[in-house]
Amino acid sequence: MTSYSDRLKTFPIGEFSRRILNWYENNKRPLPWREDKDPYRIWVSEIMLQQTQVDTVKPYFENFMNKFPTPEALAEAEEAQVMKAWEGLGYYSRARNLQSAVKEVVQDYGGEIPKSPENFASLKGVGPYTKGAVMSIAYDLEEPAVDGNVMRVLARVLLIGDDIGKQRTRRQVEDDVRMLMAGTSPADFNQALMELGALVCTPKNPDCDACPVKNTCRAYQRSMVHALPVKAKKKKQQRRTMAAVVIENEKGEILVEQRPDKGLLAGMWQFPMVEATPDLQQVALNDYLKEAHQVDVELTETEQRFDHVFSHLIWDIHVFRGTAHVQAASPNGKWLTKTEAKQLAFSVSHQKIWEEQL
DNA sequence: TAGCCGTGGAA
DNA sequence: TTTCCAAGGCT
Repeated sequence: MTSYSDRLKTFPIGEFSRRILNWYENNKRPLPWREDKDPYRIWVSEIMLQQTQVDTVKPYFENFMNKFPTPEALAEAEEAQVMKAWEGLGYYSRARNLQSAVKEVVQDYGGEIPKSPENFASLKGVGPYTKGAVMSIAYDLEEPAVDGNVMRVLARVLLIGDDIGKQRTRRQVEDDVRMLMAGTSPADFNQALMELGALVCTPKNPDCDACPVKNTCRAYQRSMVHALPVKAKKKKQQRRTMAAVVIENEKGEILVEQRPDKGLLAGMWQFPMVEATPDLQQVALNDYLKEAHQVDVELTETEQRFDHVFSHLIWDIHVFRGTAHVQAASPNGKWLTKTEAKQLAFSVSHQKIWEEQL
């Protein structure tokens, strides 16, 4: 097997760098976070772009930067407002970690994003990729930024057959990138690799005819592009049946509850919900409402039913309705007017319930 | 290490 | 419909 240190021995590094940089200069997309080199804007964009497509991020980024234009503004904001701005983007710990990290930057670094990769990487939510991306793009430091695009591009160009899901493979590719980027602009080189992966060297049906580095691509030379990168299959998601309920009291208020501050959809608001086998949903829901919210309601099942798909499990959510005749105290939840409830951050599945039932 | 952590787009 | 996976990080 070819080791990472051997891969580059006979590789035309200069030609590769020259070609991909030239291509990037002529083909890069105009993106909101490319308008300047503000380290804060680039940082926010990189967090949003984690496992999230560019087109999805754009409107969130614009809105987020309008509301929290500086590190100080984000540091001082209410967490609930930050979560509301993140509503629908997913991976909500990103938002909490980002605000926590920005607070640290304001307190310990005077609001200046650290120019030291080690210091920046110590912040919450900043891993190997984000460290390299922000340090190289904002400060032009010679740091690799290896994401899924870069793994795929280099797996093909350098004919790497290792599982790209393994951490060891990513570290080896980082070493490769350090060699390849030497003497170039790290900001442009990293973005060029990612842009090529996003626009040309795509997972399916890559456009090799249009590729600026096909001459140097070992997979292309061997007609192996379709077989790379190698990635272990992930196991199927587990299905769970959930019962959610919209309860309204005589004042027109509705009952909402906040999820625990750790785990799935941490801290997000939802209509009261429990896991229950399909034939025991009403029983489970009644028990739960009595115990958690001290409410005793007559339940009606609605027609609404849908899947909420996560990366590792699927909720099959059945929606019920109920009317509360007595307004009981609810330690784990809140009775809110519809206007008040709209200020809270809900997950996408509960936004669907909201739209359908209210 | 591998499982947990959201959502949507594309084929 | 199903599957993959997207500018990943945490534990």
